[in-house]
Amino acid sequence: MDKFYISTAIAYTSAKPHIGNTYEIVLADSIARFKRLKGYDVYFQTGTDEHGEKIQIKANEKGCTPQEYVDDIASQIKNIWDIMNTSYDRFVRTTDEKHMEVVQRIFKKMYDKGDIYLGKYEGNYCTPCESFFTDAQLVDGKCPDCGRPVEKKSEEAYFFRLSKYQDKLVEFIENNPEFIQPVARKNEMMNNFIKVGLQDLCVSRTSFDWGIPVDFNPKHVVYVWLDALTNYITNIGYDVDNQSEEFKKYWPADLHLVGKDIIRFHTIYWPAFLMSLDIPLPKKVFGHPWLLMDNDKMSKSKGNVMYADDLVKEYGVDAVRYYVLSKIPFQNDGNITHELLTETINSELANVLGNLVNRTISMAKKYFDGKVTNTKISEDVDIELIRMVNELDKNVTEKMDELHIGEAIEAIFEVLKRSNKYIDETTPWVLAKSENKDRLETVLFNLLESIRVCAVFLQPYIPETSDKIMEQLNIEDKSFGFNENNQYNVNDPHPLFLRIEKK
RNA sequence: CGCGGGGUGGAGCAGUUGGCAGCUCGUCGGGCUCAUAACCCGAAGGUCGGAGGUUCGAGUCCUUCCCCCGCAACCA
Repeated sequence: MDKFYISTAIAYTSAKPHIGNTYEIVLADSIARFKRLKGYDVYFQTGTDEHGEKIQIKANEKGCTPQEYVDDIASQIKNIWDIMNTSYDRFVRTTDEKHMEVVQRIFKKMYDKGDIYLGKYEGNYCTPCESFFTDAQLVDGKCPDCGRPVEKKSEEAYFFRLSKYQDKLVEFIENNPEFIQPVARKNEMMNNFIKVGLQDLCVSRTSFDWGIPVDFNPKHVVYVWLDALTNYITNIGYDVDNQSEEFKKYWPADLHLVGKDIIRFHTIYWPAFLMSLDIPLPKKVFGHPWLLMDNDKMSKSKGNVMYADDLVKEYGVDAVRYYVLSKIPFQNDGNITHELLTETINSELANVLGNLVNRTISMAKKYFDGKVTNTKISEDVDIELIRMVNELDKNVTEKMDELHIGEAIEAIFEVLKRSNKYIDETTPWVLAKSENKDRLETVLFNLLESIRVCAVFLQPYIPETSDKIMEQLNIEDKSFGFNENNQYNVNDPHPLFLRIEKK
């Protein structure tokens, strides 16, 4: 059985995540569930990134310790992941004792190898803000945060020899054109960062202490990205001089799913760290787009933030999952509003899917008391429907392999729409009035079987609904193609999605 | 000239190597009655951001301009 290791980026515990942040775990979940459906041995990891100056500041503002602060946010994040019905195998935290110890040993190993060295960090320092800024960050030569003048200042810091890995990195990315997804992002990384020359990366901080201490020089804490990125290996049993069976089995990761804003960290720093540790690189990094609220970036200051748990309360978990998975494009930012959500739920989930299931099961009940077998009184009109059902596996798999989740869902809905059309073409209510009960039974069988296959393929995206459909169909068969030997004895119909009245 | 993405019927989006401009929603008209006022059929609606060029032929390739949005490495 092939293995498949998929991860999300670990969520930063500075604040409760909004629907845009939550999109990533749902996206990863749909891929993980699909791979499991196809028989892969899936390992799906997510979690939280809990160190850094920003968290220390937030905790101070709130008047609690950083640990108390991150415990609270991490539990909120986990709760939202659970509300979204996501099937992660492990929820990791960078404050886990074990992770912190391994990070210290990784840091030491890189240091001993000469890939990390002690140097001086020089930058523009704003004393009131206690922050360094690059020349490019300055606004009119002044602090971008408070507008006050900055001064050149230097402090002792450890640096990672990123420059040493530049050539190997260029070689790797050019030899693996699919490594960065969407491929268009590859040029962005190459032109903006790699080809202009990688500078060594400052990987320690002394200005705050909420982080993993450098054990051989404890006034330094490890740079959060070195800390955070290594979560992908520390939590499956990597250590500098021995590796667990789990690590040997699952690494390298097959897919790191990250926001487009952190592609750089995952396609430049992370590969360089792994090269330094002599570990194989992940196979693919997908920088997904963002969700915009009414075509505007979500932010608290704009007051246009939508939270996943609120949306689930209002619309239901599968409706929210369906929306983000089917409506957010592969490459460009997607848009979400209450109007768009309502429209999608009504026209696709209630009308196309829900009503199809409801009308079909109602007819099976009404005309055959729920018991429908394949009487094989076929007509030409059946051929196209059955062909589409049998092509679904190939079509959905193809789209999923390209990470085009929305198009995979669309392929399923093509079959559902074709099924609705099939009802009008075959007019079962006319057959019911005639003597042609055998033909009527074949028609209903074809519909039930089409719905069954669609329900099987909907499982990764709307798992609860998929289960409900299977329960109404009252059948166990989870096979991917039209099975002409199934026997149905359906349960009573219950609407899957109720239409939402427009306000 | 810092780098990249985008501009396609009222709304949201597709449009591989250039070959009749498509899909969903909405609107209008019709059909049907199994079903959740649902489902099915048909129609209207676009100078594909502007201008120029290559070509038998350009949404697609080239040049130039306008507008929107990200990123710009020690904040994650």
